[in-house]
Amino acid sequence: MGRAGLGQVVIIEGERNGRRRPDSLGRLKQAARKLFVERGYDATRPQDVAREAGLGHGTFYLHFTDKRSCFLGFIEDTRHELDEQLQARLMPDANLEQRVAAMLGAIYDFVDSHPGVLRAAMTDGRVIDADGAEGKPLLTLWGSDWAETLRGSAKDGEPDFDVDIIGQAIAGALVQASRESHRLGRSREELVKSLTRFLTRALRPD
Amino acid sequence: MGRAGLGQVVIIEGERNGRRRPDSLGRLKQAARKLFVERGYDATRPQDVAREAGLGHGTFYLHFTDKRSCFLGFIEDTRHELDEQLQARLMPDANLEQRVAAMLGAIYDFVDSHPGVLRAAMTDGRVIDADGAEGKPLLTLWGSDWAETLRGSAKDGEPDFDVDIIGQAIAGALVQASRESHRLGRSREELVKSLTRFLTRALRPD
Amino acid sequence: MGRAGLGQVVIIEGERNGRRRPDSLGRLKQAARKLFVERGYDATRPQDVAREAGLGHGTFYLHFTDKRSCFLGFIEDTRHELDEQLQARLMPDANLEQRVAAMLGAIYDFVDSHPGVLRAAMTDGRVIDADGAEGKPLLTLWGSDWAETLRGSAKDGEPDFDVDIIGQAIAGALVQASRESHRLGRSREELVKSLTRFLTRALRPD
Amino acid sequence: MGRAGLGQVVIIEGERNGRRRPDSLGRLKQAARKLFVERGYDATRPQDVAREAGLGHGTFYLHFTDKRSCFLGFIEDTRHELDEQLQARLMPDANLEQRVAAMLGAIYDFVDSHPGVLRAAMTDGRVIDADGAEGKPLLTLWGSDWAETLRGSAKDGEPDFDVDIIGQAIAGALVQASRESHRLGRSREELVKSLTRFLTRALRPD
DNA sequence: CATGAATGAGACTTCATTCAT
DNA sequence: GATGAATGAAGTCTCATTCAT
Repeated sequence: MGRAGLGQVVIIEGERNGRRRPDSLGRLKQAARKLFVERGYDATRPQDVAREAGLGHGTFYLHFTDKRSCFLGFIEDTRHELDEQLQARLMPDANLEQRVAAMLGAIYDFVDSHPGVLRAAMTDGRVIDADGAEGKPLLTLWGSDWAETLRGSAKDGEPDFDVDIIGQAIAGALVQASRESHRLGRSREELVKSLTRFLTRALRPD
Repeated sequence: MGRAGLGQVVIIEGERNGRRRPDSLGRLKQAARKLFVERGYDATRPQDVAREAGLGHGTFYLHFTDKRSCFLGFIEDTRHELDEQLQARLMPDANLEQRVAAMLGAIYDFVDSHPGVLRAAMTDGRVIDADGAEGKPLLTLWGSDWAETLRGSAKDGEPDFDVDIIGQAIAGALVQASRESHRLGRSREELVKSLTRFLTRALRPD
Repeated sequence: MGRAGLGQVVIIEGERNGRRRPDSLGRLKQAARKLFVERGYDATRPQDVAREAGLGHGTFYLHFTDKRSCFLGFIEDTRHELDEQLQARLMPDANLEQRVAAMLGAIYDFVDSHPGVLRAAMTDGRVIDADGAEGKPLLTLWGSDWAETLRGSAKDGEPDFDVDIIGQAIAGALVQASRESHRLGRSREELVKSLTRFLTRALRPD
Repeated sequence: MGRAGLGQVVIIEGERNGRRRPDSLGRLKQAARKLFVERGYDATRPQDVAREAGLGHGTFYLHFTDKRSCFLGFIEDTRHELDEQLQARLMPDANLEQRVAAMLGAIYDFVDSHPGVLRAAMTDGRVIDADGAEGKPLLTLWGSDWAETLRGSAKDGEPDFDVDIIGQAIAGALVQASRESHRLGRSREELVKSLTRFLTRALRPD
């Protein structure tokens, strides 16, 4: 295979001469996720990420300027991934009950299939940021989303609570309940049922 | 020994600038708390703690065997402190509404007076532990407490949700709402009012 | 890859001033030997070894897991080296006199060309070891060798002394005499002549 | 015993008020010897010596200017002690055989009653000396003594070996044999008998 | 693109010594 | 004299990053 004639150079795309692994960046990202989740930011060395990806130490710096930027990328990717799952399940004109169920399902599935990723991704960015960059933590963003949802669904009468505060409360409730339901050995169905009842009752007008 | 004759001068000064600073351990603990809160575990060096306490590097190791043990002590202290505030506000036969208000007040005050401490103390111990020590995170413990409360107050009819799950949900809601209410610029009163309404409605029987 | 066309310039320089010094391990070992000999174990810092080798601090730990392992390696290397010299000079069926002369020559040459190495390599391993590793000191091993030699050459009549004890005595005598003969300004010939006479007389039957 | 009447103050010499231990210096020296022998120079901290002596850390510096001076004192004391034992056993007009037996007995007894001290005291002073101070190692001094003895006993005919070299050889032989005879499980008698035979034969004229 | 030997700032920790009591 | 809390220089080792190949 690939026996080139004398003097002739044949480059086979994507296989090359055996060196070049395909998709180094992808392999690095996957490795980084695994290690950040298992060990946390500080205990993960770029060298470990590269080795986990089956690449040389130096290759890491071909794809990331920094260990920090690698971590920030991991956070961002996780956000997108979770958000996609959320949006996919959210029918445009769902009612409150459906919304709660959809979000719960999404979070639960995510935590289920990527154990530990959520916690790692919620690591406060401040530790990583030397400068003031980085935005709000993931959880806070979801809280804001919920506040928006509440504002939108409050067509009839004004709610008698602060939607921003309650938005954050809901986000906190969902995530913490989802996290612990694994430890408690509850099934996804039990989680969704209980929380849906709890929240719909809390949110419905008197 | 120590029986001073009349006219003896007792030097109380006790501040000097030389040796024998009073209460080095206390100063170190205070400094450690400050820095762990401001910078997190990894970004805080024992040297910084000592300097912050106005002591030499070596003094740190007169009081802690380790950076790790210093952090673990900080966590434990914070737990005790918050738990005391909680217990102090909790009247034995409070109803649900009063209970919610009490816990919210305690958390809010704590977060208010010790900004950032809560998040730092909630750092997942696994990173620091290495061995199997350390128990559940603070937040989970509170969730269990709430589950117990719910179980106790469900005299009449069985609730139609899983109390363990909802206990965790409530804990998550309270902490996240408390955290963000600062960022949102809400007063303590607004926070307590909104959350109390929200929770009592969610928990009250249909 | 690497097939150079005609006229291609191959840079052999290989010394440069930048990265990739040739044979870092060799340079480090040589530097370590020099410093361990000159200053002893405790007074030699890994950093010094690296600098002496013209390398950065960190490079030391690319080749040794530990300062301790570096020292242990030095000991082992020295043992091998000296043993080789010994074996090389030892004809299989040498008589006692020839044996004495051979060993003396080997030790003397070694001490001559590597001044101080012997003493350093004889440093009692117990200080460095901590665990039960490491065997007997070099000198004791030689003593055992001598005991074996004595046992072998005692064909006719049993010697009237304990060969194990006298084996150790001979080893001690040779090494101490070799060491001091330098300080005394004696030539190699004088040393060998005196000691050979002394030992052959002591060992010959009445 | 010592029941003092009311209001009467009785100072019992050497007992005082319970504080002042008698002979702090002696206790420190004893402790230092123990630890230097067990752990070696570098692994022994002044603090350990003081604690071993049942005294406070600071007391060490009331009696020694330095850790180094403490060690040097230990060496010197050991030399004197061994030398005294040697002189005590050495009858002024002993013949060679008696001389050998006397020295062997002295060394063996010393090594027997103070295991490890000899090796510690033979630690090359260069490690400890920053400056060029310190004299010759103990073993070398003994070698010189033996050279003197040989010179003295060579009344009749000149020996056919270099007395300085052979003096060192004898010292090395005696010490190494004494050391190892413990490890070999030989009794003092066996050691002395074998070595005496060996040496007298080696030294006697043809 | 890929590699990994090399680097050195800097982290954690120890320990000889001082000095107020 | 005696004490031990305090000190900070210094030691061992790690790790993010570079760069010649």
